[in-house]
Formats: sequence, C-alpha cells, structure tokens
Amino acid sequence: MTTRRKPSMLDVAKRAGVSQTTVSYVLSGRKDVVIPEATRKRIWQAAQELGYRPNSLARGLVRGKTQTIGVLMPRMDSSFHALIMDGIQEVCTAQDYRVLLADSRHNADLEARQVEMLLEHRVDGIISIAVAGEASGDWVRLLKREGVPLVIVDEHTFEGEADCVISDDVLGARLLVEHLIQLGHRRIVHLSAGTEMSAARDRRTGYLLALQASGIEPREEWIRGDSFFMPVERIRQVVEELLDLPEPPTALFAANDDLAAEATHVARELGIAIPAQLAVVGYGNTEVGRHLQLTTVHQDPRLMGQIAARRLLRRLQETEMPVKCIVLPTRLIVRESCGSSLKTQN
Amino acid sequence: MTTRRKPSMLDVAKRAGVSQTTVSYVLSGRKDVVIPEATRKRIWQAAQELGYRPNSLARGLVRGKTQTIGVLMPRMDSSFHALIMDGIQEVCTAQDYRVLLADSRHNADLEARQVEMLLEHRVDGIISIAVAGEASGDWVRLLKREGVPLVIVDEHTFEGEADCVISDDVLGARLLVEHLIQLGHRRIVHLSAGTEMSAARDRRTGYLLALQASGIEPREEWIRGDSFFMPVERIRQVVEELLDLPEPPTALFAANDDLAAEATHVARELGIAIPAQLAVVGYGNTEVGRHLQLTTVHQDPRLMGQIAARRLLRRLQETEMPVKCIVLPTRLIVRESCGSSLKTQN
DNA sequence: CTGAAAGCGCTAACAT
DNA sequence: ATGTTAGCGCTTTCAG
Repeated sequence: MTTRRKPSMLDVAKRAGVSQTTVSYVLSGRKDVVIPEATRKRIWQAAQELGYRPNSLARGLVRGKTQTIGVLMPRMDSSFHALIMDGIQEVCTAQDYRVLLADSRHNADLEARQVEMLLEHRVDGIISIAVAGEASGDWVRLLKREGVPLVIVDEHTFEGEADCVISDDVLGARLLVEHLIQLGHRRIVHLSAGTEMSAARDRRTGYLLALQASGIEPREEWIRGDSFFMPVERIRQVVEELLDLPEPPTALFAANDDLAAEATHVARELGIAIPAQLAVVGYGNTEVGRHLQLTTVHQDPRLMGQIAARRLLRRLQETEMPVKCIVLPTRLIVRESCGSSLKTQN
Repeated sequence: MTTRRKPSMLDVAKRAGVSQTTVSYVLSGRKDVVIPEATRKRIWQAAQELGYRPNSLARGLVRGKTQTIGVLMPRMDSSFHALIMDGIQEVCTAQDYRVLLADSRHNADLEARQVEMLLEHRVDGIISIAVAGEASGDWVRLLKREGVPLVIVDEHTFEGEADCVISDDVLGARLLVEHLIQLGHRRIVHLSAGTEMSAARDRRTGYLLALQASGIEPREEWIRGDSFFMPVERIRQVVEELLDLPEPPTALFAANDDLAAEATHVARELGIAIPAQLAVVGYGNTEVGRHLQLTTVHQDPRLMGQIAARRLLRRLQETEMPVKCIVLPTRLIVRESCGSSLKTQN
C-alpha cells in the first residue's frame, strides 16, 4: 500500500483543470478577483473530492502573517488566569484567530525563552497575562523593536511601552478598607501579595491610602505576605503571624479571595469567629469568595481577556494607534464575612 | 529608512563564510554530522550578531512535523479544565512542544471546525478534553484515518478508537453513596450532569449501583439535572425540585463540587441545615469543595493532563502502540458536609 | 567535512 | 479571467 501524499493545491488545480493560482484565489476567498461561478464550483468540488486541506504553515510562510497570537502566562492554574484565557479565546475564535499558548511557570528565564519561541512561530501579536517582573522589560522592549504588538493584562509596570488592561485596584482596595473603617475597625491588617506585581502593589497602596485618610497610622507589622502564589503552608504561617499580634487585628484584608479563604480557615482553626471576632475581606469576586460569603471587590477576568484580545486584534490592523492603559472600574460587593448589615446584590 | 528584512539562514551563512547547509546543521544541533568547533563558533557568532531567529513555519513545512500539539476543549472556564491544561502545559513545555489551543464553546459544529483548523496547522497530535458528544465520533475517526494521534481526557465514549485518560467515576460515586448509606441515609437524591458525558453517566451508574447493592429501590424522581454546565438558575430550580419532593431526601449527591456548592446554597436559603437536615456530597475535590468542607471524591485534573500529554508525546515516537484507556484511581474524602464523624486527612 | 540544488505548499506580481 | 513564475525560509539527499 502506497502512503498517498496529502493533496496539494496543485492536485486540486489539475483535477479542476485550472491553474494553481485560480485555485488559490477561489479557496482563499479573494473578493477582488473575478472568477465565474462555474469555475469556482469545479474547484470547490475537486478540493472536496480530494479531501484537500490547506496548509497554514505554507500560507504563513509566504504571507508573513499567521492569524495566530501568542498568549504568555505564568501558569494555567488559577481560575483568574483561566477566565482571562476564556475571554481571549472567545474573541479569537470568533475572529478566526488561533492561540498559541506559552507558560513561564513563574520563571523569568523561561518567560524570555517562551517569547522567543512565540516569535519563531511568527505569531502576529502577543498577550501577556502578567509578567515575571522587572526583568521582563527586556523582552517587552524587544517586541517593540521588532514591531510585534503586545497587550499586557493585569499589570501596568510597562505602561507606556505596551498596551495594558488592568482594573482599578488602588480604588478597589481603598473602597474595601474604607468600608471596614466605617464599620468601626481600626486595627486592620493586610495579607499582601508582595510588591512584584502591580496589582499587588496597588492593593497595598489602596489599603494604606484608606488608613491614612482616616487618620489611622499603619504599622509595619500589619502587612505580611509576598505573592499571590505562596504555598499554602506559607500563607497559613503568615496569617498566624498577623492574628497573633500583641494587639490582634479586628479585620483582615487579603489581596485576593483565595488568600482570604485560606485566612478564614486559619482563623476558624484558631477558634476565631468570623465575622464576630474578625472581619475578613478578599478581592476579585471569585467563586470561592461567593461560596464563602466573602466581602470583596468585583473583577471580571473574562472581560479583561476579551478587551485585551480585541485591543490586540485591532492593533494588528491599525498599527499606529498610540499605546494606552485601559483601566476597568471596580465595585464593592458586601457580604457576610465583614459583619456588615448592608447587603448589595449578588 | 529601509525596513531591513529579517535575517535568514542564508544571511548567516554568508556572514560566517559557509553554506546554508552547514548553518542548518549547526543551528539545528545535528549530532550526526561532524563539524569542526571553529566553524560552529563562527556560525553561532554570525547568527548572534545578525539577530537571527529560526522560522518554525519554514521548518515545519519541510519537515512535515511541527513540534506542536493541539488541545481541544469546550471552554477554558472551569478550574477542572484549567488544571488539566496546566498539566498538559507542564509536560509540553518541559519537552519543548508547543500547544495550540482550540475551544469548541460547547458546540459540536465548532468543535469539528476547530479540529480542521488544528489539522491545517499540521499539529503532530491532539488532546481533547472531553468531547461534544456522539457526533464527535466523526472527527475521532477522521484523525485515526489521517494517522494523527489523539488522546481524550475525562471521556471514554471513544475508548478503543483513541487513547483516553479518565478517573474511575463509577467506583468513586459508588464509594460516596455507600458512605451515605452507611451513615443511615435511605432517601438519597442525585443532582446529575446528564448522560452526554461519560463522566456524568458513570457517576450516575455508581450511584444506582450503590443503592441497589443496599436494596434501596432508586426512584425516577430522585435524579435530576442534565449537564455540568447548567446555568445557575437552572441548577437552583433543579435542586429545589429535588428538595421539594413529597418525601424529601436526607442526602444529596451532586455530580461535582460546583453543583454541590450551589445545592448547598439553595438548601441554606430554604432554611435546611447542612448536614443536620441534609447531607451533601460532591465530586472532584476542588478548591470550592475544600472551602465548603464538602465530602467528595478526590480527582487530580493536573495529573490527568500530565498523563495525557506524556501518552501523546510518547505515541508521537512509537506510532504502533495499541490504544488504551488509562483509568486513575479515586478515593473518598470525608468532611463535614455529610455529617460523618469520621475524618480523613485534608 | 561542506556545498549545490531540489523541493515543502502556498501566494502574488506580472503577464496574457 | 486565468496562467507563468518567482520566491517565502528551511531541510535534505547527493556530490564533491
């Protein structure tokens, strides 16, 4: 049995009795060349009969465009990242763009290599969900030099060098903490996600701003934690430190809902009643937060992904648009975990 | 300013004073051709200086292999899917394979088109996370005909036609329901995920098996629900039907933790105490389940993804391996939601 | 050990 | 309205 080679355009051309060019015109649906309906029919049919399948590698090679974007992210594990991806996918699938995935596994070196990989694949543009840190500036600038459009989601460190899509976390955190203050809390601690990512920094900033605006002097020991991705044991340890303070806090603001959930557990295990003895608030309005009746700030990761994808696809067309930073509004979601009697929808 | 074309291998060859062939040998690291260290050095340096970047489209075109696998899935939203993806990514990144993503958005037609898309991109193989249903058989067989390796995760409908990686859901569900029965429950209802997906069918089967083994006659009205992806309103409605039965259930087995979480909420809103008046158990051992102290069955989606990827990559090498179905073991996780006094770790 | 040459499958001037 | 032709950037016999 001879393994039959995959049919090429030339095969289709022969069978339809036309040139390869005509086949190309018809099959790639060019509207600018006029080709009689009869010819088109013959070609489609020949392609059908042969089981012809276009080769996008060849097409990409000659066109210099691949209809593919690269998506770079630390890992595909948190639901926040997954939902951003879902938004990106939704837009890309609808606009017939493909998505090539690349993860950095939270490693700056790998991140840089993955960018190279995406470039070798000649992606038309890149969306990066967060970045590994300052070091990422190297490849951000590389992309700019090479003219490869880039949109960064949930990180504004490189604002001005690339488009970005973020949510207004300074304000969000501030609203949250002001709410706690209004409820009478004065000793409010912050389970932070460190200073590497802008989202984490912004939330800490909003926290400090709220305290200061109310004349509460923030204490150094009130802020602990260094990443959204601390291992569970580390989170628990940090929470314990926070709760074991000589003057124990009456409220805890966690940098996201997952951290808040973990804090809730630790507190419960320590016999601390929530919200009676400790108010806990999170950030992000995730499923976990909903199930735990956590007061939080709403974020819409899927929407962030959609907006980022739309922005990128648009920039693929209009190359000269000025770079901008799209800031999504935030809003407070009050639930039981902070002991407030006020209720909002959802 | 002249826009300089991207440097090609030929440019590197000229600069290094060798032929393109030699450059190709050196840059693609072929061990079988002997090339003096001096020449290699010159070539590497020339490439460096020119900022040469290989073009994987061209390479893929001539090689007929792309070092890329396609991953097909309904949507990138549930954390279950995200974790499977994470496992796949981990293995692929480590083995220097790329991942091209394709989602079907829960639509059989789109799914078939996405398979075509992946084929047009000449992916070396495909992993499908679940499938849209019976109709997917068409493309499953297409891939087989075309010799494109396929691994299906969390679905064994096409067992025998493609490799698959699933968990032992019949047993898992059975263990869960038997546990409830041991606790004294007799009226146990099932919030089902329908019959389209094998995982959903298997859990229902395990449920029925457990009842029958204990001489409990399952009633038709005890089983409600038709998908893992019902909108929240639909879930709530179904749960209410289940709880409103003339003879109300004392226990509810939900097809996964998310459904169980939703059921928990509905029950609470109805003033039903959990676990005192209603035991609730889920499936999957997700974060949500953990936070809600849900009794459940452990699954490891990341591991499923890793195994699927390893299997696929291996099959890319050894083409003739017989197709098999890899079944992962399950185990019960007892927590508070079922009112059991027994505790297991985590 | 290195090079010349023939494609891989497709597109896009440029004819006709 | 369709065909001719020249690549896109790379790999791979086959010669030397």
